[in-house]
Amino acid sequence: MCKRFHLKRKTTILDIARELKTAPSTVSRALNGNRRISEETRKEVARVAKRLGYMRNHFASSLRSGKSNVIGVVVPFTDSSFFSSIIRGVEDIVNREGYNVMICQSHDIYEREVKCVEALLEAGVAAIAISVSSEVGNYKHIEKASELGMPLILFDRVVEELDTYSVMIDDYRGAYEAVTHLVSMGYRKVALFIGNREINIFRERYRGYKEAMAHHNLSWNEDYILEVDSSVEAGEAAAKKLLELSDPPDAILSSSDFSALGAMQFLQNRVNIPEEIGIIGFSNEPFTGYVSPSLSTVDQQSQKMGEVVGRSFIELQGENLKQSYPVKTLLRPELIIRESTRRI
Amino acid sequence: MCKRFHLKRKTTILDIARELKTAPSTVSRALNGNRRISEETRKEVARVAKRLGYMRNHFASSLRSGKSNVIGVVVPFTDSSFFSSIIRGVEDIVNREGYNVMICQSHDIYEREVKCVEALLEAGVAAIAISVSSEVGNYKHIEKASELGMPLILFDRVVEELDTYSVMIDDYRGAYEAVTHLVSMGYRKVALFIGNREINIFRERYRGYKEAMAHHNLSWNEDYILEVDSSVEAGEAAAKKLLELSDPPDAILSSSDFSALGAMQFLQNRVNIPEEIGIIGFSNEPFTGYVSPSLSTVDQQSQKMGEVVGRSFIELQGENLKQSYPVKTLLRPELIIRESTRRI
DNA sequence: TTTTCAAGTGGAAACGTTTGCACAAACATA
DNA sequence: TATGTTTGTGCAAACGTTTCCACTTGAAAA
Repeated sequence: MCKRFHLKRKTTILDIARELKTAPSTVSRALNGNRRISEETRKEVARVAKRLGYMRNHFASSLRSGKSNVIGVVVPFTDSSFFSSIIRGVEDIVNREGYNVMICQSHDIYEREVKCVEALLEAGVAAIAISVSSEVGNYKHIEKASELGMPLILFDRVVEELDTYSVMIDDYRGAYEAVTHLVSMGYRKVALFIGNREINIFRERYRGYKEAMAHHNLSWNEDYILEVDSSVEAGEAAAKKLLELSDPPDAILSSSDFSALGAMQFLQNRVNIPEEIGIIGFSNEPFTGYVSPSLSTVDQQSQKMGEVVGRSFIELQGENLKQSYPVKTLLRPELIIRESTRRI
Repeated sequence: MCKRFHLKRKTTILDIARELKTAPSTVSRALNGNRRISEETRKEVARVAKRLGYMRNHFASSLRSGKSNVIGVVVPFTDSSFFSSIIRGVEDIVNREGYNVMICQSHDIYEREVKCVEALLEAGVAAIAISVSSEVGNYKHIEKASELGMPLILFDRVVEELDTYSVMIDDYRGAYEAVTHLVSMGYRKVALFIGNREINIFRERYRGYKEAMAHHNLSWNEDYILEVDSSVEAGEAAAKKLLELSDPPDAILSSSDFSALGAMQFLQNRVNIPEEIGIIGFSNEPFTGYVSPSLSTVDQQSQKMGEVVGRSFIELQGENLKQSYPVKTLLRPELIIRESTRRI
C-alpha cells in the first residue's frame, strides 16, 4: 500500500517488466533504443509503457548515468530584447533534441553571476552557456566550473582568455561597416558613442571605427569619442556636448540604440536628420523601426546567436569527452539602413 | 580507483562522514538543518563540507525525497517584452528561495504546448506555471498534469474553468479606465480594436469598453468594433477602414500597442493626433514611450505578474499537500497617459 | 533504586534507473 | 565433433541521498 496515497504512484520500469515477465534491464534497454534488443520486445515494451502511462524518472536516470538533459543559461537579464531573443534561439534548437533550458539572471552583478553558476553546477546541468556580467570581477567561478568538467559556452560578452566554446558577433565589422555606410552617404565627421573599452565588444567596435576612418582617409577628433552608457538620457547629454563643440560632427555612430535615440530626440528640433546629421545605433532594438525618423542600426543577430549556442551545445555533447579544440563562432552583423542616415 | 579518471570525482556525504568518523545520515541531517543534530556536529560538518568542496547532488536528493527545486514555466515566446518580463519576475522571486526556473516555449501552438507540459512533467519540476496558447485546443494536458498531482499556476491567458491558482490582470478595468480617460479628454466616439473574444483577456476588455461607454451615456457604432490582431499592419488597415466611415470615430482604444502604432502611422499625415483623434494602446511595450507622438497605453504589470506567480508558487510549496482553496490574483493595470491622448 | 524521557546518533533500506558481466541458445566455422 | 561468434536476455550492483527505526547516553521523574 502506497503511504502517500494522495499522490498517484508513478509507474516504473519494474511495473512494465512485471507485466511482460521480463527483467527491468531489458525494459530499460528497450526504451533507450539499445540495439541488442529484438524488435519484437522493443515494440511490446513500448506498447505496455504507453498503456501504463509510463514516464521516465529523470532524477533516477541522471543519478545513475551521470547525464543530464538540461542546459543552463546565464544572462544579465531576461527582459531585454537582445537576451530574450538569444534564449529563444537556444530553446528552439535544444528542445528538439530533448533538452530543456534552465535560466538564471545575473542582474549584471558579479556576485549574483557567481551564485548563478554555482546553482547550475549543483543542479547538475549538462552544460552552461553564459554571457558574463559587465561588472568587473575575476573569472574564478568560470574556471572552477571548467575544472569540474562542466562544458562551457560563452556568448556575446566573452572572456577571451578562457579556452572555451564561444559565440560572438563581429563587432569590429559592425562598426567598420557602419562607418563605411556613413561615409558613402557623404558624412565625413563621425562621432562615436562607446561603452567601457575594457569589455571585448566595445573594444572591437572602437577598433572597427578607427580602422574604417583611417581607411577612408578621415581623421577624427578626440572630442568626437564619448564614453556613453546605454540609456536615452546619456545619449541626450552626449549629443548636447557634441553640438557645443566649435566643429561639431555630421554623424554619430552609437554603441547603443537607446543612446542613439536620446541623441536623436535632443537634436531633432535643432538640426535636420538625416540632412545635417546622420545617426546610426547598435542592436536593432524593436523600437528602432518605429521611431521617426526610423533609426539605422547594426543588427546583432540575437536569435541566431542563441541558435548557434544551442547547436554548439549539441555538438559538444556528441563529442563526449573527446578532448577537442573548442569552436569559436563569429557571427556577421547586419547593417540596417533606415531614415536616420539615408540622405540621397 | 575512479574509472572515469578525466572527471573529478565529486565529494559526497560519505566522504564527509568518513572524515568525521560519523554516519552519512548524520551528515545529511546536519546539512539539512535538522534540529535533532547538535550545534557542534552541525558546525563540524559545515566546515568539512566546505573544505572538501561538497556540492549536494540534486538528482539523488530529488530521487529519494521526491522533491524538486525547479519550477517550470511555459510561455508562448521568450522574446516578447511582456513574457520576458514575467520570466524575470518569477526568477527574481523564486531564486532567493533556492529554486531554479525551467523555460519552455509553446510558440503559441497547441501541440507544442502539450509537449512542453509533458517535458516538464517528465523533468519532475515542483510546479508548472503556464500561459496557455491562443490556438484553440482542449485542456486535457493541463487536467492530466493536475491529476498527476502537479501544482499549477495559470497566468495572463487563464482557463477559468480550471480550478487552479491563477494570476491575471484586470483587463476589464484596464479597458474601462482607458475609455474613461478618453472621455475625460473630450473624446466621444471611441473605436475599439480587439482580439478573439473567445479568449478571456479580450472578452474582459470588450466588456470594460462597453460598460464604460454605457456609464458615460455614450452609444457606439458596431462599425467601431474591429477585430484586429497584434501587428502594425493590422492596425494600419483597421485605421484606414475607420477613416472611410461616414461618421469616423474621434478616438481609438487598441488591444495592442502594435496595432495602435500602425493606426498612428497611418493617421499621422491625415489627421492631427491627439487634437482630432486620440489613440491609446495596451501593454506598455517599451517603444511606446519613444515614438512621436508618444503613445498612451495600459500597463500590464508584467514583471509584477511574474513576481506574483513566483510568490504563489512559494506559498503553494509551503502548504505541502494540504488541500486548500486555490488563490486567484487579479492585478490592477496602470493607465499611462502620454501625448497621443493628451489634448488639453 | 528503577523507570521515563529526551537528545543525539548510527544502520540500513529505500528511491528508479543504468550497465558490466554472465549466460543460454542458435548458428557458423574449422 | 569441437570451437567460436552472434544475439538476446537476466542478475545484481551501483548512483548519492533521505528517512524510518533502533540504539545509546545522561538526566529527570517516580
